[in-house]
Amino acid sequence: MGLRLYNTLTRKTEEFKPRGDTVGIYTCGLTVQGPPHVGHIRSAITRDILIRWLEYSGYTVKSIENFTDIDDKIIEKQRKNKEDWRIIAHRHIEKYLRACDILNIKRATFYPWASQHMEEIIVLVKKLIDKSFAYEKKGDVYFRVRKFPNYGRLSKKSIDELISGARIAPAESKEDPLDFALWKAAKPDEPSWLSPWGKGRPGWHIECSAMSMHYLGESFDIHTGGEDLIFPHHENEIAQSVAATGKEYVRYWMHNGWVTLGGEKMAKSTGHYFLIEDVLKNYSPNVIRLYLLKTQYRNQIEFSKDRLDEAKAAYSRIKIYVEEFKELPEKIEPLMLGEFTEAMNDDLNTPKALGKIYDLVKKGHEKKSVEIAASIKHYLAVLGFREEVESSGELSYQLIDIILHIRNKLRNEKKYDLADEIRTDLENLGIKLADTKGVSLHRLEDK
RNA sequence: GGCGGUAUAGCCAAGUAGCUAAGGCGGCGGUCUGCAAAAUCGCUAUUCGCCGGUGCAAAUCCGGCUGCCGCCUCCA
Repeated sequence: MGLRLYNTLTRKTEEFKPRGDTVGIYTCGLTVQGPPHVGHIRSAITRDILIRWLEYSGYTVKSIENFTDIDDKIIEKQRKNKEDWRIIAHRHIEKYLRACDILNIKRATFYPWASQHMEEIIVLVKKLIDKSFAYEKKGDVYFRVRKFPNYGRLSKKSIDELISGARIAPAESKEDPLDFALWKAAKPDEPSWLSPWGKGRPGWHIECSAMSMHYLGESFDIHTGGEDLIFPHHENEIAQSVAATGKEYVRYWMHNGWVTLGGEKMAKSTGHYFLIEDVLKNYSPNVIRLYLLKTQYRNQIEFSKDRLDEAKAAYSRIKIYVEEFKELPEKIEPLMLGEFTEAMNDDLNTPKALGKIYDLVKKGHEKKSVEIAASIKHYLAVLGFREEVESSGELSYQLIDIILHIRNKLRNEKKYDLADEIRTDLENLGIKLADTKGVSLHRLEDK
């Protein structure tokens, strides 16, 4: 049997059948008003494992992960910090991508930003108005939830429940309290874009429909994200998209569980979280990966030092065994392939797959075998573990930080000769820089 | 209140009807070692939140109860 995935839409594990030759995957990435925490990384690792497994299984994948760089929260932050929203967004995107690189999380095919897709967003809103799924009031545009027949299908909510549960005072200009904003008129001093409804900016949700359809087409295969996005974000995304196109939007919806702290969900809105950059100071990328993969992606994971330490001990047992072998053949027929594959095909059951690796470690101790060691190494690579440079993750993170900091000072002082020299030197090491005002994005190239 | 998820050893975590309930961490004992550490070998759940039911057979299905978590508001 091939890959089976749990689909939130049907609440069942279903056989995966792609629409075409290329599997299209869209991941709801960050709203970048804050730095990435461990919960964000869990989502990223889930996406990473999905893509790695699809590619290992022979599929071609096109993956999109968005950044929502304009929303209420980031505007609030701009006001509070007196810092341009673009700089805030840039900084957090850079931190996120840097952490992903260090953690060996595969890059998506594209990382679109909401602010750079205003045209697509406006066209989509216009289309919804034309089809009378949306209406304009005083520069705001709202989606008519009641007009969309299957509203609530993903989150298993009925419209009546939503009304009784509604806790916020509805905006006065809405026809119905359930309607949600597609476009918001700009208040004074807010970032805004010109639209047929005056100056304004997109509401949350619409950017994902616009960008996913722009890059992947009106219908695509898999949409991933954290469980907390099921409602309202993904519910609204479906409503907008299907209303606009009349077609099926996404076939498989995958949602990962929380990372918890003291049993409660880690979330940036409550200040209840650990930043990934801080975790990387104490634990290597491989240990963090093992910690996350020890639990199946749909279950919640408690974040604690004990759990990380446990993962560290568990990881070193595998590592120590494989390191006994100096030279291992790259091309092999891995042992226990059937069992490993079956575990992964079962909705990416990484805990079970890891169990198979430990079975191999044990067998390897009974009988020293190049085949066994090479098989273990093979599976580690499939699961995205970095080929050592172990424990240097934290150090290189900090070193790059220092180098970029100094280099940006040089750039500010217009000492471009030296800054360029550093850029060339870093590039030779496989670290590519992309300079923008105030910050430098960088990425690690595979060596 | 409505909806959804979850409950397996000291801790973490697979297993959704049928061989002895994976695997990891920890603990205990042995091997190795000048000692220690590391490594390694062995042991570590007659039992799967509670109560009842259906099966020849249930952790796995059905009904009820309880605990925990989440969503219904921004959230990965």
